[in-house]
Amino acid sequence: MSKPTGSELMERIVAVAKRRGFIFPASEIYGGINGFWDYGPLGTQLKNNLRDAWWQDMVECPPLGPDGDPLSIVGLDSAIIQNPRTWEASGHVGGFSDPMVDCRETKKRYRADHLLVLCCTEGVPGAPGFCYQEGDPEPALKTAGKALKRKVAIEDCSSVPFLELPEEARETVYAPGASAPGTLTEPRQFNLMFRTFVGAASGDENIAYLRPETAQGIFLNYRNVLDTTRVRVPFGIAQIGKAFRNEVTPRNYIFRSREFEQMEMEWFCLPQEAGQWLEYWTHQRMEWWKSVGVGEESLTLRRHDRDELAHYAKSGEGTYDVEYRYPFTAPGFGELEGIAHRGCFDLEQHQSASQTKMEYFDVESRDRYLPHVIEPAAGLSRGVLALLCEAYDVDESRPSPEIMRFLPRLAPIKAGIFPLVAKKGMPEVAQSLFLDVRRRYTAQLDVKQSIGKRYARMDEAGTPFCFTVDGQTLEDQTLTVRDRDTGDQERISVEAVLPYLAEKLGP
RNA sequence: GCGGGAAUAGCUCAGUGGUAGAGCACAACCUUGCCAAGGUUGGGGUCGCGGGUUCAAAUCCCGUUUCCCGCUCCA
Repeated sequence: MSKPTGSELMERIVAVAKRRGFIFPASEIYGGINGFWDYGPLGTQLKNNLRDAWWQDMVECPPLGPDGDPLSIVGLDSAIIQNPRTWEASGHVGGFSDPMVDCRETKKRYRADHLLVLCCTEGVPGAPGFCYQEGDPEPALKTAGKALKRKVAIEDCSSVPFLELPEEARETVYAPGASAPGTLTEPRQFNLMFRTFVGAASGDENIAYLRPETAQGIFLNYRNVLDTTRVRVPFGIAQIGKAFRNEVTPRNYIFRSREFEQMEMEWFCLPQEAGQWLEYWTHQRMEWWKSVGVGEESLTLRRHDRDELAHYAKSGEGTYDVEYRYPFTAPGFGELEGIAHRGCFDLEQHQSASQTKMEYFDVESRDRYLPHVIEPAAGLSRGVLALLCEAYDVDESRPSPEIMRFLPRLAPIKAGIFPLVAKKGMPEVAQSLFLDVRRRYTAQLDVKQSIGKRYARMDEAGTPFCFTVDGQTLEDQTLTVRDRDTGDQERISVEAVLPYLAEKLGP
């Protein structure tokens, strides 16, 4: 078995992730639900490890700044549901909920509120109508001419907005350029936010939204953080949590799912220094992904083109994406993290919508200003996917060729502990060692079956070290430790196991 | 949302209208003792779901769900 590529590689990774309990389809026993995933025992551990590594390296022990001084970043955990006005101010509600219709025949998509229907035979029930886009009735006149087999002039007809037609009348409407009526789909809203209701009543006034990003929770609490901590510009507020987007087409395993997890940090800084901080954080974030085991050759940095910038980044100096070469994008790359220059868009929006002062007062310079914001926003779920893809390897020289080569720091299980055979007192020694090790490191005790199978199982789980109690252990208190990546074994004393792990994994 | 393909044991699959199968995996026992070992025995399926045709459906027809590929979408 050689290591496959592309969609075959992806299928193998999905298969091993399912088989070993990393990731399952959500509510699988009911046929699943598109765009949602559950994390199994190993997947949860892996995700937690990646999350903890980010928190550790971003909040508890952030990198040093460009001048060598420690940076100041504090943590936050805001609610998933906020006052809906949040999303009006942020720009998530409003311009992005246009009803769209598709034509099944011509495969074209139209904004339903821009479609008009030409009616040439007024008062006749069931008479055909002819659709056209506002300001361009020519296609409708053509279609009408063909269908009615007579010349149709615009003066003889009336037009009504498509959305005002009764539902049953849409069946008799010809789409622009279509040869038969009834090819237009029902108008659909393209708003990506999940709606829900707060309280028992489900009226319009109780509508709320599941957050489509964690960032806004940070802006909402910017004032609170400033007032309760002693942070001074420049500083950061970091948050990890779930976000929800009602994607039109979830695709590519957990890459685009409707419920996902983000690790975001908003870096508040002087407007004139924002450009430098954008470069700084872009560099830092690239280095971080490498530090958790994502190979340099699988990563790339891409600057957004002007016309693909998100609404909040329009005024800034650009957005960078850290991209990973997923098997389904290879040889291209797909987004792993975005580092956006949001300017003061969000603070300004919330300031004017909420009538709350968001200005920062610099006690030294006596200046008042809205800080600019640099936002490194990483996908935790996408990070897990990248780690899975990166770790998956095939070694044909082994009887069990599939290995997950996680960096030890990220590995779900750090140590496998086995008796070589299940007798002669070896299981007892192994169990006592297991009880010792698991107090500090995730460990698994496995007694059953041949030693080769147990090693193989640990290889698939990505466990970096396996400790095996054998006959010699009973005589001189030494055991073998086997390295996942090389298969090599060395003999160390039983007391040396914890120091060995500490050296390999850090405290 | 559109078009194409797929769905049978935990996994990989066979089974084209007539008793639900194989290999691997899993459990127990025996043998073995450092890289998925051998033997014996055993558990496990309303064939994705819902209808229809038929004396009889895993198999044919319709619908539906989920997944994969290509479009579309991804503020």
